[in-house]
Amino acid sequence: MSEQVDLMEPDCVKACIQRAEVVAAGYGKRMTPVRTYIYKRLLKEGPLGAYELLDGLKGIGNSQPPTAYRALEFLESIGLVRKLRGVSKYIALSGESSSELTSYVVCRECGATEQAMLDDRAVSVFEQARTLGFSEIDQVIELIGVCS
Amino acid sequence: MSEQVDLMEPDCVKACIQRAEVVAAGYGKRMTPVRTYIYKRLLKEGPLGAYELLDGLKGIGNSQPPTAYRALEFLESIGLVRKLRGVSKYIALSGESSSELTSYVVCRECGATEQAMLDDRAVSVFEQARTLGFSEIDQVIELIGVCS
DNA sequence: ATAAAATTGTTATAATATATCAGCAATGCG
DNA sequence: CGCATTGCTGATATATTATAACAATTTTAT
Repeated sequence: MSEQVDLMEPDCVKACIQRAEVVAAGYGKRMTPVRTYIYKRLLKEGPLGAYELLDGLKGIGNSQPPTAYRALEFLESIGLVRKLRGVSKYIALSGESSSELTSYVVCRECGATEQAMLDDRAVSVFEQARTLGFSEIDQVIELIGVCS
Repeated sequence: MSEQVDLMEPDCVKACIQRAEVVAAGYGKRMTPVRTYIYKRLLKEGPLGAYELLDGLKGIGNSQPPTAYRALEFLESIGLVRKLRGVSKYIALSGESSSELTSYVVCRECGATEQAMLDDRAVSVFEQARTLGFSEIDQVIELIGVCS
C-alpha cells in the first residue's frame, strides 16, 4: 500500500547509475560527472533542493545554479528524477518502475517523504483531466501534511 | 464531473465578500480593505500570483510583498483561498462548498485552471496518507498539463 | 481610559529559478 | 584525418517567489 522513499545502499546505487547510463544512451545523451553526482546524491539522500545539491558540487567543478538546474532538468527529461513541486525538492527514481502514476506524501515539518500507491480507482482524476483536453499531464499527486 | 474555475460576476462577488466577512468574524478576525481587495481580484480574475496582486495594491496603500503575502496567508487560513503550489498562484474559493477534497488541473502553458471532482473512489490516497500517520493534510491534488 | 490583540508599514534579505552568451568536448562523416 | 555539428559546461547577471524582523497604528474588550 505504501513504502518509505528508499535511500539506497551503495550496491543498489551502482546498479542505478548503470541503468541511468543505458537510459541516457537511449536518448542519445550521456551521464556526465555532474549528472551522475546529482543523481547519486538524490538516490542516497533523497528529497533534496537544488541549492543543497549545489553545495556539494563545489568539489566537482562549477557550482553555479545553472549547473544543478541543468542536470536536474536533464534527469527529469529522461524520467530519472521528479520534482516535488509542493516543497521544491527533487527525488530520484530508480529507472526500473515505469508506472505513470505516482503519489507522494510529504511532511511539511521535517520533509519526510513516503510514496503512496495509486490504485486504479484513484486514476479517475487523470481520466477527468484527459477528458478536459489536457495532455502531457504531470503524473505526480502530492499531499502535504505533518508526519507522526 | 468538472467545471471551469469560475470568474465571478459583480453580484456574485458581492455575495462572496459578505460571506467572507461572516467567515472572518467567525475566527474573531476582520475583512480589511487589503484583504477584501485581494479576495475580490482572485474571485474576478483567478489564479494570480502574489506579485500580480501587489501591482494592483499600489492604489490602495502599501504594496510591499508582505502586504500581499499576509493577506493571502490570512485568507488561506480561513479557507477562502488556496495556493496552487505547482504554479505558485492563488485562487479564491467561494466559501460555500466545504468539501475537503478538491483537485485542480492546470495548464502549464497558459495557466488555464479547471476543477476536477474527487469522487469517493479517489479518496484512497488521502486514506493512505492518514494510515501512514500524516495529519493536517493539504487537500489539494494538482495535475499539471497542457490544455487543448 | 487603557491594556491587549490585531493589523499594517517598512526595510532588508532569503530561497528558488532562468536568461544569455561564450567556450570546450564528443561524435559523426566526408 | 579534419572539421562541422551537437552536446555539455562555465560564467555572469538577473528574475521570481517568499520570509524575517521590528516599529507603528488601529481595533476591541474591559
